Amino acid sequence: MTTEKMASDIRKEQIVEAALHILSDNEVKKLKITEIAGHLGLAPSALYRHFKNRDAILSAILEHIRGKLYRNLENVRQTKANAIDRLQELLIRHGRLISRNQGIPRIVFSDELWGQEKIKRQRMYRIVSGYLTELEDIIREGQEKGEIRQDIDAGAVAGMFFGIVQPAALLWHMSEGQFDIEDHFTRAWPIFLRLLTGE
Amino acid sequence: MTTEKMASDIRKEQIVEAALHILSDNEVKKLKITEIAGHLGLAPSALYRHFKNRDAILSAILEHIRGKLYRNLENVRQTKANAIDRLQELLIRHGRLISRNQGIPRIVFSDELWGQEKIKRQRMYRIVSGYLTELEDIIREGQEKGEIRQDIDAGAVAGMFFGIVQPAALLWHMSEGQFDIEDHFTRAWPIFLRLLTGE
DNA sequence: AATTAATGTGAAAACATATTCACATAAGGA
DNA sequence: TCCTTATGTGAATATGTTTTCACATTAATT
Repeated sequence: MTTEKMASDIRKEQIVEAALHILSDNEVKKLKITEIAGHLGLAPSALYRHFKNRDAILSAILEHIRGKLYRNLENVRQTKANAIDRLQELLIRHGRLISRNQGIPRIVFSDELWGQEKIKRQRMYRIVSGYLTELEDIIREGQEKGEIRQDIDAGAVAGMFFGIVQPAALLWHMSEGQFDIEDHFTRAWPIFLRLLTGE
Repeated sequence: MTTEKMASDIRKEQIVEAALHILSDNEVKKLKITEIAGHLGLAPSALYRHFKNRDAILSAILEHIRGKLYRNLENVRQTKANAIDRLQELLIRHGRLISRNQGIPRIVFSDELWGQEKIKRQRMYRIVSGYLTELEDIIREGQEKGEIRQDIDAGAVAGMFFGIVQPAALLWHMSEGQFDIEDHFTRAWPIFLRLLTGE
């Protein structure tokens, strides 16, 4: 009983991972049931044993990504003590996450996900704005401890941090890896740092 | 002879504008020939008198947007003398442009455009990176004149400027206008300014 | 070993959209 | 006015993808 449910969950996970893998090289529009099934050596119809429809698969992918992002955040909170280190570590991890898995920015910023239905768009918005709030908390905490200058708007700073990551992800995609994301982060970090500490 | 060609150009323009209008409320995937034609009171097949296919329409939209962006840049160069004012004005104009026309960020950041064919993606990348280069020039010019501190990387700063605009556009979309883009810019600007001048 | 539930299959149906084509009409130039 | 060309139409046609369904197989449970 538990085993079956487990097995089914594994299949679900496999489907999500196959989909994410396909998204590394293809746009969301090209994420076809047939292709996902093909990757797993299944017939297209088999996927309908695990998901109601294509949409449900997209939702599951979203959930999968949300998990990764938040786990990252949690890890950083635990391994690094002060705000500056946390932010830097987060930037590094983001760089890695995106480099390793192009599908993530592709789906997070895809208008197919946040463009269509209100429900999905709202969920998407909640994930992103929730993430921003977490960043804001880290920054505010740092301000309280005196690690970060107090005369700047924590929300705006969180936005700017996000602004280092997102355009980089986009340019990296567009340029097909030509744009050096790690280098961009390396150059952007000292500037951002100066902003945080005020020299 | 000239008149006919003119008339045809007007139709083309109308088609592009109708498409852009549809994109204000819909994702790129939903930009259907039938809908565009409907907006103009035409039969779908009529569009094929003006464009080879759907792709050609998307390309024309891209060109249209590129024109707007660069005209903006040109205007700012002419109306404002120093780098700081130019950047601030650019930010304001961006806010307006995006607020007025949701279709623009939607298409610029759509993976249907930069995800599919190499040619289109490359064109897209050239537009964006060309724009970044222009920003960089403005910044470098300001550095030479001593308006902007010289110990920061102009490219990275241009990236950060872009990073104020892009995520804001995204969040604004996702939140369906709930996210206050003008306010975001207002709060982000002083921080960015401090970065440029070093207090 | 028999039963049941889960999982998978192939073919067909449903759906959605782009595109073509033969024909119609209108407008401008000779 | 006649001729030519641009523009538009409606009805196919082409294309591509999701989803359903009756039936098969496998694995777990009794």
